[in-house]
Amino acid sequence: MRGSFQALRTIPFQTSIRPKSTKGRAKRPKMASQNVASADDFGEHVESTSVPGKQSTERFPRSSRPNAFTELMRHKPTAQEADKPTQKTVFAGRDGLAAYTIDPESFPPTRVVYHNERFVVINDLYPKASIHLLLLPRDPIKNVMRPQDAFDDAQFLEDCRQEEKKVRATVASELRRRFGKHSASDRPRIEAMESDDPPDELPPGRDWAQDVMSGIHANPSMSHLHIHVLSKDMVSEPMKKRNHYLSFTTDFLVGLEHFPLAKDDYRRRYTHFPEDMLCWRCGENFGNKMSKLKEHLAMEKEQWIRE
Amino acid sequence: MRGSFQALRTIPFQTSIRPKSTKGRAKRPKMASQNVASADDFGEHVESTSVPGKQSTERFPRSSRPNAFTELMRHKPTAQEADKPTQKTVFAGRDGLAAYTIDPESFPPTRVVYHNERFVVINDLYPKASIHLLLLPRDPIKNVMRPQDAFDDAQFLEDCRQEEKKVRATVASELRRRFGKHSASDRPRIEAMESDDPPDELPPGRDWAQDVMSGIHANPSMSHLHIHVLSKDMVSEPMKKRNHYLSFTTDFLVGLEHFPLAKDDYRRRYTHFPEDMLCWRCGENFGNKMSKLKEHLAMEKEQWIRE
DNA sequence: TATTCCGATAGTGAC
DNA sequence: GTCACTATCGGAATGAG
Repeated sequence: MRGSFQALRTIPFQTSIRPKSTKGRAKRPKMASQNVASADDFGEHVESTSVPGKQSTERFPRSSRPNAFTELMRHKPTAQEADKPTQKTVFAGRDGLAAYTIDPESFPPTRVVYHNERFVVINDLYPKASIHLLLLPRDPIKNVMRPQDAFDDAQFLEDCRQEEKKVRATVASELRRRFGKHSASDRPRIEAMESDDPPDELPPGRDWAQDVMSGIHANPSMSHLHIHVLSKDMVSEPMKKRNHYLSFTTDFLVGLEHFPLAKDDYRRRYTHFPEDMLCWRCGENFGNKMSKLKEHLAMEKEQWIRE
Repeated sequence: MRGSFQALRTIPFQTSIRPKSTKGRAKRPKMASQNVASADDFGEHVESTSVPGKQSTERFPRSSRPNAFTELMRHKPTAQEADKPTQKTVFAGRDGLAAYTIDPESFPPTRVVYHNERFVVINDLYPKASIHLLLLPRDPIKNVMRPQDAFDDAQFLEDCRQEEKKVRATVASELRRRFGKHSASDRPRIEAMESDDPPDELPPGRDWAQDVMSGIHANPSMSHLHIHVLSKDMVSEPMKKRNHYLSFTTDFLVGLEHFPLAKDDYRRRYTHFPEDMLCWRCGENFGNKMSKLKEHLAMEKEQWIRE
């Protein structure tokens, strides 16, 4: 299982016109940069919001506006490949996560990032950040408990923590893959990797793990237990509503390190969001002005990437 | 002036394929009923919302859905004739009524119903009922006063009352013209008029004057004094918002008989609408459900006409 | 705090 | 309550035989 996970983590950017995988630290062919530029250039806002699965194909969200060149270069997804809501997921309402835990194989690799006996990891159907994965425990008992109750079980909690570590590493790795070449602190590593004579030991580069958040929502709407693992930029097309933003930027998001919660911890019964929306990066108060906040977050994302 | 007004009142249904006017009680030719059926049939929802002016041409609001026959029969308005907002009116904001009082001749006859030295009567640009006229005093001093203050002047008030009587009669006459043939109580009169041997004295028919409302808004938004004169059905496409409805169905609408107001009358400083919306005809409470109310009002209009 | 659809609510800008 | 535009806010349904 760990071997499979490792392989996954190192799967580079994929399109149908690239080999399906390259090995761990292998030097990328220079021509790969063309593909990278066509789809990963955040300046063009065309990066995919999903982490590639084992046989994934690249896709673009509807909000993408590829220019003429990228339009020519990119692989047009077929209806089957398209990573859209399906009858099984969207129309199942609050039980929409059940199908993943029961039959992960029935979903396209763009949706299910990986799965093992105890967990399924998927790309959130409505990502609220550039990268947004869900870690779904498959245990059908724990599955339908409120997370605050399920995590009273020490063993289950520990299992989730272990798996969450892997998912966090996946997100960090994906951040580097997508944005590393725009990051000042990642540049030494990138340049070493792409040099004609790469060193045996790469420079560490940027610690993207610091830009990963995770935890459960104190009052989830979906009935199956899901652990959010996402980048902290909060920029995505489906990020539309006040509660979307606040659910990841307040203590409504409860990290696994807080569990088990005390019996009287208020996060066992969180009710609503009285708070203003504050930019996660600069702290500016946007009150309830979602449109203004979204513009601002897009700007902050660029700055954040360039760090 | 009175002669001109009388002529106006008796101008029958008009299209470009009919003579511009017929005299007072003159017997209508039978073929006129074809025109009446084509444009006045409320069952087809094709009546114009505007009262014809002296040289008016018939028009249809965008919401009209004429059937194939009426489509063939009717005169298609040109862009110039079209009774749409103009730069002069709409873009003048709160002063949009000024232009009518200053230069009524510059407007098409579909807009200005009539004018004399002291008053201009127009079709409301956004009618809130099947028929909705505005009586505009031209006096440039009184003009820009709040109506509650302007009507403290007894002579001005009396002048407005006299003119309002005429406008109310115009609206009543227009109601008969449009809806009389669908009205049970108006039928004896209609049948007498259309008979081969009409009596010298027509039966009185329905008293449409009872279906006319008028008055000023206690807190008008438009800066020029305007007296609303309208049918009580409250059915129109521009009737969209809660305040539209409540402004005509509560004591926010103040009839001229109430003036001059006592110095401390609350209607001198009306603030807001705390009220639910009640159907003017059956009293049903629609709370703040505007869509539901609109559906209901359309049904009530049909019943009301058939009375 | 699943989304989507519809509709009600609120602020602004027009000149 | 001038409208029109944008956006925010608020409830209800969401599947299927």
